[in-house]
Amino acid sequence: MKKNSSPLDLHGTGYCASFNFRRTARAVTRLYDMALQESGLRSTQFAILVGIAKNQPVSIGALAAVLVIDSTTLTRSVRLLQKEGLVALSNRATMRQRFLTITAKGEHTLARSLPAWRKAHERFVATIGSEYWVELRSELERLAHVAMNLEKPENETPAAPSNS
Amino acid sequence: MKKNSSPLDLHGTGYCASFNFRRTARAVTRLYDMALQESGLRSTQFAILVGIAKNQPVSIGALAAVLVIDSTTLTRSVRLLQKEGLVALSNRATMRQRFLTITAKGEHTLARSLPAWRKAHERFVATIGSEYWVELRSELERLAHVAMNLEKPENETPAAPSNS
DNA sequence: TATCTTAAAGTGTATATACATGTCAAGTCT
DNA sequence: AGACTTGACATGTATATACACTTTAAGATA
Repeated sequence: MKKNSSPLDLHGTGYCASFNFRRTARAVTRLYDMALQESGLRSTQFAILVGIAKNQPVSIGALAAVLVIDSTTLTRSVRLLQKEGLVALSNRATMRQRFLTITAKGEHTLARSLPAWRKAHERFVATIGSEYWVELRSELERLAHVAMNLEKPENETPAAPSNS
Repeated sequence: MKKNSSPLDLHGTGYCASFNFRRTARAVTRLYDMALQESGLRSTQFAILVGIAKNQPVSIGALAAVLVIDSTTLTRSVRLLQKEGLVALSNRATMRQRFLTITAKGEHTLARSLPAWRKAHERFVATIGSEYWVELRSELERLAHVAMNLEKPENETPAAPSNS
């Protein structure tokens, strides 16, 4: 008869970083989405629109690198904003790049959504503590880059730029 | 002529918690997904499968509450695992509930994927520091619940159960 | 210059996510 | 028991996400 295979050692699985970050992201995103609802923007769209406003003119690829979003994902997300008339996408220019800029309507929408965003954001920050969030946010950014670096197999710890 | 509307005060928008959590979640998820690739599971599926294995038999709703996933999302995610024959879903029982259990195939798949998960996980934890991750993970869990509580308008700070 | 290589963006496909709404029978009430 | 309410799950629809692959013309090369 078949041996009772060992009962699955799930020890430590609750510490899965992917799960833990995603779970918190889901909950927090809902919070911001609720606040942004009336403005017609979702958190992600808000973030992209802000990213464009801050970096324009910016190519798809450059923005994808800044936001740490796959460029194919960004292409489609941008298309939605474009359909809504919130951003403009130039024709291909040097290096095949297409540059994003925010439109007047996009600025208006962003301006209109900012108070709601601020309200939700301040409520969240007030709840968890302002200094705490400043530090944690910085850590989140750092960890995003840590994860990105780990994604590349070439583990050549890019330490000191070899001055030998 | 139209006044040059004030140039959009984007101060602080880089501190958006939704964006920051999502960005890190994207990067970390890619890391784990790469490792799990050969097992045929995605991080999310891995997490759900583990959740079922640990809590079975468990209803859709109960699992959704544990994982902090919308139950309609979970319904569809479970369907994929079901199609793959990794989990079983009972017929409606008391309280209209349907109970999830992991199948033998599901256990095998999970067992097969665990080494890859552990390897990626240990690499990540080793990079950022073990104690650090224990603490941060705990914070992420706490913050998920903080966000959930803020989602409900009923701000009755559920403090001390009023012994007045 | 004609061709080749390549990099930036786009497509096909699949999963992840959630809101609004639908379904339907268990439980409840009279 | 028969009608009513409700709660657990499912569906319709839309966006978010990314991998594998394609397209295309800029920039490089012979």
